[in-house]
Amino acid sequence: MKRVTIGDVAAHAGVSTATVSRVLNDGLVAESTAAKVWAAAEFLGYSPNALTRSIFAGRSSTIGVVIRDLSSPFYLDLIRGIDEVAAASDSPVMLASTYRRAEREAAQVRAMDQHRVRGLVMTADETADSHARQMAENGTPCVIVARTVPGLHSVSLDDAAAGRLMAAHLADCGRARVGIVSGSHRPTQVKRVDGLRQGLSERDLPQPEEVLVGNENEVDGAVGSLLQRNDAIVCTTGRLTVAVHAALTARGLRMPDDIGFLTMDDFAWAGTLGISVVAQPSYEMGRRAAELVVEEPSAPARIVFQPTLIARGSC
Amino acid sequence: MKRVTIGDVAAHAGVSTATVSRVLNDGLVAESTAAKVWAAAEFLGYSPNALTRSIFAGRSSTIGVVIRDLSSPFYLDLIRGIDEVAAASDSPVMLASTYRRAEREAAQVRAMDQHRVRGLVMTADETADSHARQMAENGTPCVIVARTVPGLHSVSLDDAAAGRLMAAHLADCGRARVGIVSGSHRPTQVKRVDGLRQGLSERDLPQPEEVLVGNENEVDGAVGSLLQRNDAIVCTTGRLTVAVHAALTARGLRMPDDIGFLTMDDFAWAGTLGISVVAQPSYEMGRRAAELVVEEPSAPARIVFQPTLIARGSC
DNA sequence: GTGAAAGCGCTAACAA
DNA sequence: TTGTTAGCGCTTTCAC
Repeated sequence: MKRVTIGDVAAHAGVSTATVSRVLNDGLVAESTAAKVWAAAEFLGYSPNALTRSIFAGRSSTIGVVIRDLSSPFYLDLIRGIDEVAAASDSPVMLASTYRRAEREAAQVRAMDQHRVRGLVMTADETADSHARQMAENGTPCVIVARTVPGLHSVSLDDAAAGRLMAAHLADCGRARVGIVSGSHRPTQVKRVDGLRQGLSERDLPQPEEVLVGNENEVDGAVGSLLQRNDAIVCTTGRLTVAVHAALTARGLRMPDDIGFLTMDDFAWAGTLGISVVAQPSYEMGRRAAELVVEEPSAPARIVFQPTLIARGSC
Repeated sequence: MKRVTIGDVAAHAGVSTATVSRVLNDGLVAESTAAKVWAAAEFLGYSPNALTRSIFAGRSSTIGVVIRDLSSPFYLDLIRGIDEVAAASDSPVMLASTYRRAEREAAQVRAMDQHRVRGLVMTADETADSHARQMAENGTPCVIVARTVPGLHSVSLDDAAAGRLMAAHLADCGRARVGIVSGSHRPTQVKRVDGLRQGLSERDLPQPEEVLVGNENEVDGAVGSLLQRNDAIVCTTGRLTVAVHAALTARGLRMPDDIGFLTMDDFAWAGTLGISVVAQPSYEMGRRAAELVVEEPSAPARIVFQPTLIARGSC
């Protein structure tokens, strides 16, 4: 299936390929020639090959996005933010989701590099760091979300502040014993829990009890065990909110009367359900990340966003 | 910022570029030569340029996806399905969201064409049809979701069946007067409403009252007006579920006692909230759409999926 | 088994 | 204002 090339257009218009190229790129051409070229292009259904074009630029105009998990509302809003900025600068977005499989992450980052993306926004584990760093050295701006890596830009939340915000709210609600469901031992989670611990001890409240949960199936057991000794359940990752909430309601517990509940990341139904959250400005974070790609600051930028408490009465 | 090319690797390994190319593409090379080449590539940090490579193939390995709305759970699951199949065939996914602005849709489709995507999965209005059809004529498999277009593949829901499923459930629940909140006059919506009408009249129930709603801000007014004469509210688009549900609860109405509620598209919190839905197999639809791109059937395929009723007691 | 050379579709000097 | 001529980084004949 041979496609129409610049050569076909040139032949049809009776000019050289260079002239066609100029017309396409707003070069200096006589109006009459330009008209002929446009007519020929139109007639032949010419569609310029963006791939070939980017060979000359050395890289494509595409912004790469490697996301850990497409099903989480946080990442969704992040992508919306990225997409908004990308669209404004006429950059397509190449998206890859790793679905939390570490082997995939490095491969995805490498694929982005091979596609010579203009820049990369990623949320991935350490596995992919070396690749990303090499990309950065080759002049591809890389932004890592929710973590910091030496030499790369980063956009993240002040996770310790999120933890302290949680502690403050728990204290305000008169909660004494706090049970934490956390999702991993990644830095994000650890800092949130640390902030929470610190906030509680500053208020002379007892230290919380933490249960680390691998996947959603383990949530119910974890919640069951935490409920034995605590009057509030805190979830440090938005990904597990549904499961934790379900574990609570399945036991017939009402919030805030029977149990206090506080979780991370705002979502569409939180208002309806009256669930209090500590929210990340995920859309803004996405915008900022994409802006770093577009603006290419020379020194690695570390952008830290502040969390917000949205109290809805579940605690 | 000059990047390492195949020529650099060749020079470093003391062979020709042709040989390096062969090594990279599993061509026939002596083992000792291959080893030298790999070593040189490794040493120089060589990363093959996927852009240049696809010039020869005539197109890239990327699968393009143009989505109307990234915030809807339906599209999200659809993307997950596409992504899964794409990853299995080593194709990156290029994503563009149009955020419901028609001007963007045609532009996005054109951009996909210019990037010579291997195939395109899209949900867009008629504006983009002519472009997509031209792409299909040029040998790019195009799959349209939730609509049919002559000459293109399509993956859609049996919308009339969804409407009839709703009618059947409403009848089972003893609902007599049905108020419909619909989101647009696109074929999808129209067919659902028609199916619902048909199902109701088959059961000798009065015809429903429909209010078309432009955006979420109009939902509350629409619901208010429908509540005057109806004992069940049906929402024919998942996009408005949150808003309709909020309008109901804001009036202190409990489901199913005070009002029956039934909506489209399953979502994570529906179980918790006890909301009955007519679900689309969105993930499967995404998979199937991507498979059509990968398999490139010669004749336009029309895949129609069947909806499922998930009764949770809200009706 | 390997290299030289032509060419993919396009851009960017340099002349004319 | 336009055409000629090199390339961009890679693949692919076609000889050796």
